Amino acid sequence: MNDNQKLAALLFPDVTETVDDLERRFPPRALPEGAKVTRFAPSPTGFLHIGGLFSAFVSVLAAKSSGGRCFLRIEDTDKKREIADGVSGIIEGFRAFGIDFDEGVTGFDSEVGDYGPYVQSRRASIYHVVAKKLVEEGLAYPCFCTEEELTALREKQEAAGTLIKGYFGEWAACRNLTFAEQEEKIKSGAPYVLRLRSTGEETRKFTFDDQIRGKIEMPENITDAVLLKTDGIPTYHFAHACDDHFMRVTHVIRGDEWIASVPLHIALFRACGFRPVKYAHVAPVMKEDAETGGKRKLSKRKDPEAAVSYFVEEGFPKEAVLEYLLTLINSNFEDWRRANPDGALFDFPFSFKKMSQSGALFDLVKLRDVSKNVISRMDGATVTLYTLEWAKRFDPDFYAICARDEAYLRQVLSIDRGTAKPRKDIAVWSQVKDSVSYLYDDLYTPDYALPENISAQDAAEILAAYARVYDASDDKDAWFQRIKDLCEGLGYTPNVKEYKKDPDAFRGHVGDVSTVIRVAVTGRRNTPDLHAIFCVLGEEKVRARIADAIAFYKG
RNA sequence: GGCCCGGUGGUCAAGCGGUUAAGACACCGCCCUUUCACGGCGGUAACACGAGUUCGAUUCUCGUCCGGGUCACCA
Repeated sequence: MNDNQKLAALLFPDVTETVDDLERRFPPRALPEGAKVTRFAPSPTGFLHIGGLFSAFVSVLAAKSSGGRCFLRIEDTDKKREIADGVSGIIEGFRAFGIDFDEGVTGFDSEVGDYGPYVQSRRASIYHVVAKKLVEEGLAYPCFCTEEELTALREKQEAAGTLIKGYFGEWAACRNLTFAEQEEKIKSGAPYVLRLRSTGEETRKFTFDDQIRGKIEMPENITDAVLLKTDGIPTYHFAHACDDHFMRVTHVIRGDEWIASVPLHIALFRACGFRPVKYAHVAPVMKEDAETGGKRKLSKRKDPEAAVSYFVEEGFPKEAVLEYLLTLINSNFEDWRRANPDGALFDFPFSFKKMSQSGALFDLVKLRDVSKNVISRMDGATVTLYTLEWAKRFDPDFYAICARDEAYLRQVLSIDRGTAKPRKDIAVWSQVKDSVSYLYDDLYTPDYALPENISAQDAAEILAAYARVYDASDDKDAWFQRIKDLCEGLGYTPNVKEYKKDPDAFRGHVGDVSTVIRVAVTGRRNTPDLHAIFCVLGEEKVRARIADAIAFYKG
């Protein structure tokens, strides 16, 4: 045994498995040529962030569009930042948006798939096998430097003005300890981390091909990065290499803040004898910064819309959020949508090449527009279902009212829907209550305000006349014809154009008469098709409301 | 500071040496119309700057400026 082997045995006395064993335990996946294996690997340090949803969505799209797989892995190697129910929060977040993973973590203590465990804290033995091999080959060594020593080193480098900072070369005190020295410290119980013995050279450049940004040239990594922390848990970097290799990932999709770490990661893959994965670094979702007028990353602390829960609370349909995200993900999505109005989101032919390289400002106004379109494509039954679902959780009062009669709700929400030019006035479920309030007596608070040119007396006169001719069995055309017929006798013209030509010849036009009736029955000036509303309300209620309005105008 | 990424209308963005520089959202106007919404038509508005290369640069090169990232026993 040489010194490296002796050191490895000393450091990892319990590790009996070899890297080759692992290679056999996690064989390459039997997938068609070109299939991408991707993953989303969050840390359970807080709620699911819109940026997380964004890159997770990209990950599943990349997998789906290539016939591959996408799984969910939990990166819980930082116990200090971890929060109690972080994992369930993330999983619930994805469920709320209909993002399904093919394998990986499925719950607090459950997972599916052959390449697990999918929680890093349960993979310690795997990392140690690889670490041991690295030590045996002289590619990793224990470092006994204390936090204070490391700080001192940093300060010295600051003072000396070294271009590259960090633990490397001459600065790496523990890099060239003799085996005797290492053995002595370990046996005395001194805490240590395991570091990579970097073979890189700062003057040597290499390039890698980012799936989104193309070729990027960078200097090689020269620092002896920490692989295993004092407690034996791997750092992100080391876990990334081991996990993405043994989980047979082909494409790593992650935030562009990781670009700077690529040299280290490639070095790690090579040191371990793994074939490096391909990278796709996505730009973060941004937010307009009121203070500077510029852009900044959406912040968990400052921006409520950073948490995906914001969108479900506001009542955005999950399809709308995803669809909006897709407009940011691939610039040709909107064209595709026009060509495939009813196409399923996950059928969109995603491409890395069409991804933007700079961060997009999250545009709530655009989201609302997308949402209106999405909802306008839904049928009455679907809208009813979603409304009920939303109200149940976030507006119990409204829920109590509209859940009483689901069939009625469906009629209400079907007005002007399913036609060639459906209404596009609902962007969020929270808006429904207000937009249908006049169809529920419990919510009805009429505003009888009239157009300028109509007096209360005129209104009462119009309504009384209308009440005499109103026939609930009329179809839409007959119904409106009756209102037109009414006009003449009252001094209004049924012809709007005629009125515009000579306004002084009439008291008003059919629009004014309709408005009076509309206000009387719905308590508002703007509504969808009035005839449809009358049908939903029913004759009895229509007559009662007209009578109420007449009473109001007569004072 | 070193290294890296980015910079087309207010926003998201097409564009890959020659275009009247697409489209979408927002905004404005007109039309349609019983209101509102929808729909239709039209409009305002952009290649950060400076040098090259070229017959010709938004497109290629360099520099400047501006934004962002990263230099942890955090991910």
